[in-house]
Amino acid sequence: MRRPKPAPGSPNTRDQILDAAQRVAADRGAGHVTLDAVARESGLSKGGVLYHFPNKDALINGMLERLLAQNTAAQERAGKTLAGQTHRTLRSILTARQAEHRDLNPDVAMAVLAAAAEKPQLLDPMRAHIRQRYAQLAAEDSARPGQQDLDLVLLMLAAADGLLFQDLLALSPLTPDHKERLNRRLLELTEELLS
Amino acid sequence: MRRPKPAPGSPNTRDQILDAAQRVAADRGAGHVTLDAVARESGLSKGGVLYHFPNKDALINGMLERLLAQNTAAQERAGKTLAGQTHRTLRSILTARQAEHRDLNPDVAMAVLAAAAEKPQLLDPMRAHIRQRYAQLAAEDSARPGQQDLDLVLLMLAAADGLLFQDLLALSPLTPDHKERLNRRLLELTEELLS
DNA sequence: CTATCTATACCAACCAGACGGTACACCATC
DNA sequence: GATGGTGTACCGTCTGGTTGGTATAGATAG
Repeated sequence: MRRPKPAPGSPNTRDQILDAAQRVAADRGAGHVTLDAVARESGLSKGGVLYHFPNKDALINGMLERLLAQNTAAQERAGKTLAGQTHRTLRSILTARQAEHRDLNPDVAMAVLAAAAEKPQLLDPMRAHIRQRYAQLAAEDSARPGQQDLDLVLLMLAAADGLLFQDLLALSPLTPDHKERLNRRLLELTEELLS
Repeated sequence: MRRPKPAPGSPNTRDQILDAAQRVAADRGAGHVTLDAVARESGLSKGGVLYHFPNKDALINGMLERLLAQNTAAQERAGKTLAGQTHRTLRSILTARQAEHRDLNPDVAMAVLAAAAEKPQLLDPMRAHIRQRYAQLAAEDSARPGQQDLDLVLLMLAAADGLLFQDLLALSPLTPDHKERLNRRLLELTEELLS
């Protein structure tokens, strides 16, 4: 019943709890991410979980910040192959999205979203993340004297966001293949319009 | 037996309840749309509310279907000024979105979304709505022999969806003016790419 | 005209379960 | 023996839902 032996106070019990929370969301649905369920899934007791995350908001926060960190990482990975190109950030974002479509479990994101419906400020880390992204895009665009078109950049980004949300909410009637094709096409369109 | 008489109640108690639900969402937040709160806001008792909506899912369903009906209406209104043009449906959707950005209360939509996080099938009416929209767009596009580009249409739509979701979740750092400009620009871009 | 019946519309009280959170005892290790 | 973790037990609240009942408006029938 006990966890094997990650050393009682292993440095990453926190991560194990977050893993468990993600598993709960993925396996049982976004609405079932409760402290009890996460505790059971992580092999800890509720007390143990609450030691690492003083309350549920903190747990949700942890989940969100992890998602954002993964997003940043994927973006940077994608960015490496694009050194020197114009609108590198935008291209990185769009490229990383393709990977995210495959890896990101919708229910994990939905769990955060559901919590945010009751406490909007839970999305603050995400707002900060986006603001930063926006600043980067603006800087990159204004580095192209004479052919600035930040609004177009924002529209391409909005399209990517739209595709992602359609996916998260399982709203799209399209096949996975078709969705991937759309993502590729979006990259091409960006290329076409912004070069 | 039909209801030949709204009797002691009012013209339409059902609609009053939905109004109340929207008010609760708008005033107190998406997370506070509970049967008790809606009952209090509508002036009925919980029993009274449950008489008209056998359970909470039915209430959420009612809210969603109303939103979709409003969307359809706004779209048809927008469509009237676009008779005979190509990609009329797409243009209608994009035009109607501009109005929606002003009228739609984010919290009302979020209330439905939050409920859907726990019961994904609550979004089924929306999926049907979208499927129908998709069929319409496909038909319209294939009516232009030799220059079909359904994927591009879908990308423009995704961009509109992205802008909408950014708004719903209050994620965008942009000013309302800027957001409206983006919507206009999206229409122009559509014009440019699909004519 | 009135007694009776029936369907509609609504209410007040209650209930069981889930949930977030607290209090505190326990245990290993340094 | 203090500190960092973890477990057990419990509590108060909220929430969706149930139950049994009431009031009223026709329709029906005598």
